[in-house]
Amino acid sequence: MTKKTIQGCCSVLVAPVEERDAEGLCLAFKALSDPARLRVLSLIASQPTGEVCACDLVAPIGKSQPTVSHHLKVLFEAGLVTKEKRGSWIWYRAVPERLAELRTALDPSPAFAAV
Amino acid sequence: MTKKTIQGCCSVLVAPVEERDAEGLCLAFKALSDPARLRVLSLIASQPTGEVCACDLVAPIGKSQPTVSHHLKVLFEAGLVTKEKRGSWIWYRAVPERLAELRTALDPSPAFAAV
DNA sequence: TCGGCATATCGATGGACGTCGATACCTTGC
DNA sequence: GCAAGGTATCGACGTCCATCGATATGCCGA
Repeated sequence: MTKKTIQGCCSVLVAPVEERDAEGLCLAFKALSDPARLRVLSLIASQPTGEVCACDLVAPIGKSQPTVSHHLKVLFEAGLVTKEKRGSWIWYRAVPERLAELRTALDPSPAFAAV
Repeated sequence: MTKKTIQGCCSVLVAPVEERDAEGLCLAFKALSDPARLRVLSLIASQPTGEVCACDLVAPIGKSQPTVSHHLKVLFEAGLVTKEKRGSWIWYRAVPERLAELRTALDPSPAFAAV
């Protein structure tokens, strides 16, 4: 009655790197798993100049300043944005390389097997 | 002292579609925001046959059967996998189109502005 | 029809997370 | 030095979530 005798059970291939890498990827995906944060990143990445001052994010997002600051911190710690202090203001930029990493991880072609 | 007089303040472009689409994308990213779930998806997608029986996922993931079942449900509801019942077993497959959607959303080229 | 296996659901629990007001820190202009 | 504004941190609160054991449902073979 076992499936093996009927279907020829699949030998689930467990990639050994999996467990460690999954943690790192999850940190990034977790950063994208909140609507407000996704919009923050979108606002930053869609700028013609490539950068946004933190103070200009509060109004469009519609959350309090501490909340936006918190989300920016999460994005920063996930490696999705960089910040640069200029005067009183802090400018945020998206990190294309990190985004490319995530896209690669979501590629169903052979590369995904290595996730 | 305002930034506008010094830097020429950025006019943060708010995409109107943003809020609605962010919710849909977040559902998928949230599904990927757990290490166990990421590994489940990886195991499914990396199969040569393209499909995996649910029963073969419990052992590699190292979580209880109800937990794995829960994770599969989340992935299914996020549109990342499909399931097909054959006899007593349920076979899961990845959904390449949905993965492609996410890759597109993470593209820093113009497309990302529409997220 | 019955026993066994695969899968899903339920209920409970401990921990993580989003949110905000209050507040502290730092920089700038006066 | 002082006042004002931008930003981060803190503490608290309510909610969501991952996890598991127990249990229900469904399918198959005997």
